Amino acid sequence: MARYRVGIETRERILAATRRLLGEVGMEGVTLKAITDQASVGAGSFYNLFDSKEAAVFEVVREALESVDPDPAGEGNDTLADLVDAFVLFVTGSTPVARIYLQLAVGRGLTDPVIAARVLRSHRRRVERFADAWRREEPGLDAPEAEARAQTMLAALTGLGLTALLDPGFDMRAHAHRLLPPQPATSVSAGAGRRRRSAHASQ
Amino acid sequence: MARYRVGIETRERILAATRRLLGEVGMEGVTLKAITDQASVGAGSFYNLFDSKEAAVFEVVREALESVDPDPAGEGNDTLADLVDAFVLFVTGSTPVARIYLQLAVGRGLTDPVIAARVLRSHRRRVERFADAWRREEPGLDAPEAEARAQTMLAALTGLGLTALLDPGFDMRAHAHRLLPPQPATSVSAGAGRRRRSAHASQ
DNA sequence: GCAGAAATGGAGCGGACACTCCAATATGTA
DNA sequence: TACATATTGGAGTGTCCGCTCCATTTCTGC
Repeated sequence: MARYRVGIETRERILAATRRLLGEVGMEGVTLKAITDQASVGAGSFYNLFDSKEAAVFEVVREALESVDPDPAGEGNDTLADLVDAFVLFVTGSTPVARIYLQLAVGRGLTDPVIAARVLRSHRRRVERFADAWRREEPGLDAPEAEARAQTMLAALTGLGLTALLDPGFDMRAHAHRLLPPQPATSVSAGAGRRRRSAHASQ
Repeated sequence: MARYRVGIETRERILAATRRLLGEVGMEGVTLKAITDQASVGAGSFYNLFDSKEAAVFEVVREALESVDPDPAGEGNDTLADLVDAFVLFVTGSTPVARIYLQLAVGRGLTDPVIAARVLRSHRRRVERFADAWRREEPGLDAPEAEARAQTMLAALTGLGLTALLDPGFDMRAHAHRLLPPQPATSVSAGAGRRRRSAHASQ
């Protein structure tokens, strides 16, 4: 399916419409009519390109999930601050995607075991990522302690993200930075010149 | 409506059925047929007692929300540990209610501004409650710092609660207790004799 | 025990929804 | 250009859902 150029373009339009609607109306509010209207497409065209409405939603959600997952090819050199900033950016920057992700994780994860398992898997990967960063930051930490700290930190970030999504005025960045371990006094004076190690941390 | 004893009992049965279904199938999965079947009641009886399906759902959700709200009549003497324990108990003890609350807050709060406002209001009340406890614990704290700590702590609890709901094997209590400030060395040896100040903290 | 009101079950209505079908048209290939 | 095949729109289909209607039964105060 979708062999010609026009078909591929239509597919993209449909996915964009679905993505947009998911962010606006939420998981269960997306109707086929809304999608096809938004994408300026007939129902027939839709079903020429997708097996079902669910298939389109699933595709969008898959992409959203992928964009939150820790980069599998990452070299593991991100600092804690990088990871925290990436998380904050994910919530405050790409808000509709964040909404979709949270709606999926909570709205469906709480009732659908398949979704729950999937969400948990990617959550665990992220915990590992944070735990590694902790051990790099404080080499003396033993593994369980690092994981516990990572678990707590990620939980706090999730909670703060939720608040940020509910309350546009909430300063997530400031609160999130409080989670980081206090910096050594030497770097305090760096001021405006301070830079994060990598420009856009994979996360 | 519902003047006779039977009517009141039927009302209770319907609410119980709705509550149960909300926990199992989720917010949008609850159909009228499911409710009336579960409650062994005809559709006519249902509409004799409730204006709409939504009204029943709303009632259940209202009760759920109330049970999370900080006790308005609380004397403000809870310790941080009390509040944390109460939150943990809410999630791990009354799991279906916790599910309903989270589904409401996230599933609908993210798209429905009315719900969002409501959730935020009760959230802010809880933050205040935690901030007060912080200041009681560490009298030197200034107000903004106490609130920031409360905000972070509550966010972490929410995140941990989410994980606990998704992963039944997750030890929420242990992780949650890590959020408390380190205890003075004198009380460490108390061991099994240690008791929380009030048996069931209002929260 | 009687009367009037409340409660009950369930057939059925109207509308929304995901999806099908197909005639008409556009697209790429040789 | 001619052909095969992909794409398109939208009218129509079956299903499900919330809700109404109403004849019948149950309840309770007097």
